Amino acid sequence: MSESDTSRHFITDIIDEHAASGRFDGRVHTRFPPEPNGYLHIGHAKSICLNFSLAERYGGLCNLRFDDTNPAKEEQEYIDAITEDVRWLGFDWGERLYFASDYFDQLYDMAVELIRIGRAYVDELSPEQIREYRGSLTEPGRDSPYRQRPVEENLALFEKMRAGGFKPGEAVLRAKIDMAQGNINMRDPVMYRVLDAAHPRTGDKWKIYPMYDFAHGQSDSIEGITHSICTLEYEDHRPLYDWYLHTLEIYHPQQIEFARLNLSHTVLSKRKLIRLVAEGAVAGWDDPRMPTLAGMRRRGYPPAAIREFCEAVGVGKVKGVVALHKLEYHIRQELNRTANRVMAVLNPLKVVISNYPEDQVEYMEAVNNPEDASAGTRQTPFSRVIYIERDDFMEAPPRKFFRLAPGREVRLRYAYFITCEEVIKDEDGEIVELRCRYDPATRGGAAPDGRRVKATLHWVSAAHALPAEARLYDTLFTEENPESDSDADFTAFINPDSLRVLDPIYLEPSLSGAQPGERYQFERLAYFVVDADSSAEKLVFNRSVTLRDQWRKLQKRAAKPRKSRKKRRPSVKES
RNA sequence: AGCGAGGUAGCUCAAUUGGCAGAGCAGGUGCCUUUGGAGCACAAGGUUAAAGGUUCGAGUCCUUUCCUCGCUGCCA
Repeated sequence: MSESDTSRHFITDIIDEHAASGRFDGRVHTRFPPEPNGYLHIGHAKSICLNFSLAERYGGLCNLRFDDTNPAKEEQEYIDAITEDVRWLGFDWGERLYFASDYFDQLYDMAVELIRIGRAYVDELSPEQIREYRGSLTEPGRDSPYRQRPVEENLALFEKMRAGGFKPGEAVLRAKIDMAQGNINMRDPVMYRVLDAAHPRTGDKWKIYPMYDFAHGQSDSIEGITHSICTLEYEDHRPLYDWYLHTLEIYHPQQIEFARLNLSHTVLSKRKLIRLVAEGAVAGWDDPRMPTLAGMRRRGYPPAAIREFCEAVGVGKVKGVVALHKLEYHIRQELNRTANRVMAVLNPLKVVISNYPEDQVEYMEAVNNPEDASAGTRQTPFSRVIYIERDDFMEAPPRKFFRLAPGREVRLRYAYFITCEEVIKDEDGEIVELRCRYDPATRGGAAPDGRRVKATLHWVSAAHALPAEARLYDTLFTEENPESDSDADFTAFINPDSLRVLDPIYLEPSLSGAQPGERYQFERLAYFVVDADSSAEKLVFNRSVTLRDQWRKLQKRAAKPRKSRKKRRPSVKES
């Protein structure tokens, strides 16, 4: 059992079969083929991890190839962002950065070849007519009147298309397959169309551009790809993928389809993500609430955690929605191992330790990461006036609230035991300050007499506190599946409280000089990352994910009407 | 309706290819600590969509039924 269960799946089965039968001579060569028309998101991460890790596992290679066959939608900005994101995720394509547009000349020659052998023709039907002639899901299509043109005429017309002799929509090159097939992709699919846009890489060299179906398989073939892995919606395209390669009589990779990743509480379609950006629901593609890799990077998610998550989700052919909890579990798992601990107070409550000398400052030794001894320790200042978390005090504590309350003793982490003696309120009755006394014998947090306390609080010395800004993120949508309601637009479920800004929060001074991208655990609260908006004057922190919160669970349960504790009896009829 | 794919625990996936249906997460219960918002342990969770068939034996093979999803761009 050296291999974990999640690392084997139906695709490794297929690869093993190929290895056994000798197809591809035991080679494994995959590719990740993004279209540069948007930013990569967590769904792409699954595909990236799959393709690269499969190659690595079998000692093969994985290419990065841009599917840039539609200049009307594609931009250099996206090419740059995508390469950065794949690299950030932790994968290396070596020298093998390719573009479908690298193959435009070869693709053109292949099209000419299909015309020569009578398997392609130039169609001058209008787009509307082509749709009409295509038939429907239940009715067969009809042959285009241009279908039987002689080879020479097709050759001349296709050359005319290339030379700019047709405007967009006036002519297309079509494969001659079968207008009666149940699979609509086989009803004489368009191979080339006339497009009027400048291409980010080939400029205005071409007036005609190949369709995805006519470019993808041959690109795979040219690169010697063995396993061309794509998502389920391409299942219907596999017969066409195979037809082009077979008819062209060129090297023939195997297309394999798997179920794309869906995540709860978000949307993962490019169209919808573009709307979120365009309509201002988020601040941009890298807004920390976005499921994009750029957003997750800014949110402080470690790439290793995303890789672990993709591995844990597994790969299958069943569509489903993975709970956001699962992603967060892996984020915490990784951050727990790697993030340094630090004390920060988000909602400050002033505490005066009345018996502590006015001008005294002590430096307390604090552990940076209990999970990693090599992270070392630091000194953090303690003095007479400190801030604690407002939530850590209750005047009338309910059962199971173990933190500070009138007359109660708790520990200040790495410092002293304190006992609350007085609650000071303003005219409105709001608590503005606590008076406590400390026990000098408990320095460091342990009582020599062995007496115990039930809670340990984090704190920050008021005189040394570093004010900062915290951005607390919650799910972008209130619904598990914002797309499930066919009546309401998904934007109706945008969470109005997905971003809460706290300013100021107070940090222990060791955080001064923290750099963007650095990740910390604010003890007892959550993991945070330094945002790029930080300046020398003020640090800005994004909350990546909270710690697991059993207290909140208890509260939620207490708030809910009490459910029957009885176990369900399956034998009892409920209808 | 046509073509294609799929239905195993709340969720995501396993089940050595026909041999006692398992794991992670979530949820539950408990333990413990200088994070009582870290950590750990335990238990629970199933008529494998349904029916029939083959077989000593079926999640797996066969038949039928039901349900879900994708496909009618000159998008990818």
